[in-house]
Amino acid sequence: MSRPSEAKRPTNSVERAYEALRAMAVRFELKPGERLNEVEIAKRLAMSRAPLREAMNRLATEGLLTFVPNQGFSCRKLSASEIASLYEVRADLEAAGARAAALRARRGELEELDAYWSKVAASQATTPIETLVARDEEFHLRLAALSGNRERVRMLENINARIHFVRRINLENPARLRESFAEHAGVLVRLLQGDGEGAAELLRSHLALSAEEAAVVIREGLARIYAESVA
Amino acid sequence: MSRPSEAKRPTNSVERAYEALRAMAVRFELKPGERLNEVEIAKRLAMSRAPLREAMNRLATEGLLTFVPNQGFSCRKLSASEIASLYEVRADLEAAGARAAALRARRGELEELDAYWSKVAASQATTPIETLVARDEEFHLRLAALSGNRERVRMLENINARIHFVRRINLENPARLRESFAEHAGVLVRLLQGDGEGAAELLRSHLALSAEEAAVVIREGLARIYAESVA
DNA sequence: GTCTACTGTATTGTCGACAATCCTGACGAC
DNA sequence: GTCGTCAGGATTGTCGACAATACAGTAGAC
Repeated sequence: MSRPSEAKRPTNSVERAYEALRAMAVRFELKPGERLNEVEIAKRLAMSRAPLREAMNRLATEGLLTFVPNQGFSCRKLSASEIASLYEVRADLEAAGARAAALRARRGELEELDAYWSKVAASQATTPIETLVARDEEFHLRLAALSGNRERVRMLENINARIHFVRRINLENPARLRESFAEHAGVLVRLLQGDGEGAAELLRSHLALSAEEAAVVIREGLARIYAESVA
Repeated sequence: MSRPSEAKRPTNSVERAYEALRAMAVRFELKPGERLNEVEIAKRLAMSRAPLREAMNRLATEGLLTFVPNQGFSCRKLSASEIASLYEVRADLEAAGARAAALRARRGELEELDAYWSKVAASQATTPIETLVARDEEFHLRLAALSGNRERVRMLENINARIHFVRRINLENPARLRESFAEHAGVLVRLLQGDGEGAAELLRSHLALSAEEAAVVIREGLARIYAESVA
């Protein structure tokens, strides 16, 4: 299930490498398309190439890295069509999840999520942006979890990892952030009224808006992402 | 995109191991829960453990194997709730895909798929069951591809791999097979009429039926799957 | 007979080395 | 100048070995 807030120290190298690379890939701290040098990274993580490659294989099947035989692994490129596809699928999954949650979730669970979101919204002004993104992701994930479908959550977790950067840029726009947070609250209101259909529709338009913003951002601002390299 | 019918000889060991293990895992030719001995499999595939482990990592993230630190990889267990979750998500994705396909697909593409399915249906009586399952999977995948959303197809491919066995048992029931094939044809009719909503609804009920049958099969017949071991 | 402690074996985790392949840059033909 | 060729170095692909851990089977206490 993997609560977003829980964290455990990975004891084995594969897990360590996985966490480290995943964090970098999610936030695009690697230049898109950049080839990953195995010996260099292995040295930096103080391990040999074997566990590193195992971790890289996992990340590649998750779509966070790309792999070409005899050329190794590289950071995925950011593609507008890929982002659009991911947002579309995400909307399908989340809307269906909301409908299911309206039927299956206990009232207490909905209230818990509502309380969580109120707290996040209240401290919004003083919360750093990266944390806000995490809270946003957690909200959507917890909502999906209320549908009682573990596979849906898994898939959304994967999608989240791949659109994290876009999401961040979205929320950096204060107007959009306010809108977005209000939409979350609106979804919860409908769910608490038992209106799964309404919640689903609102969620869908919420995501459509975000996707549209994302498309603009990507068209205009790819340069920024390519520039933002930590290495 | 990975057309279901195309096949290329993998040159590197990782790919070879991946294909081999995936085929076995998909068809449950490994006993559920069975621990996979790395040295033994490596010997059988005539390679060392390193590329084998890389392949296993990929399969684990796809949900076809499970991994426990210091206990290695094992064949996933068949879980009724997991199957139910997968069918639910699958229905969401395919229904949404059908709606999108009605808007985006060219008429020629729809007719092509229709022709494909007519051919499959015509030779149904003389086609071995395992092939029929493959054709069924291909139909659903091609339909999803008509939505123009590559990620949707990817996710459905993953789901297909994980429910392959259940699907097969479903189609082994001649009555259900006939029904199922007719439902496919019905979906295509609606799509050709431009009725995306109708196609989506029919698809959804088609999958709900299959899921229900699957649930029964799993409840009653887990023994069969556990017995069917090739190793 | 049941439980526990122990020990030898089987299995996984990680490493460093070498082979196979790719990439860069220099050089020369035209 | 452009293109192709060809070293030489860098990088990936795979291997076998060893360390760390888990497991099974035995012996002993009760």
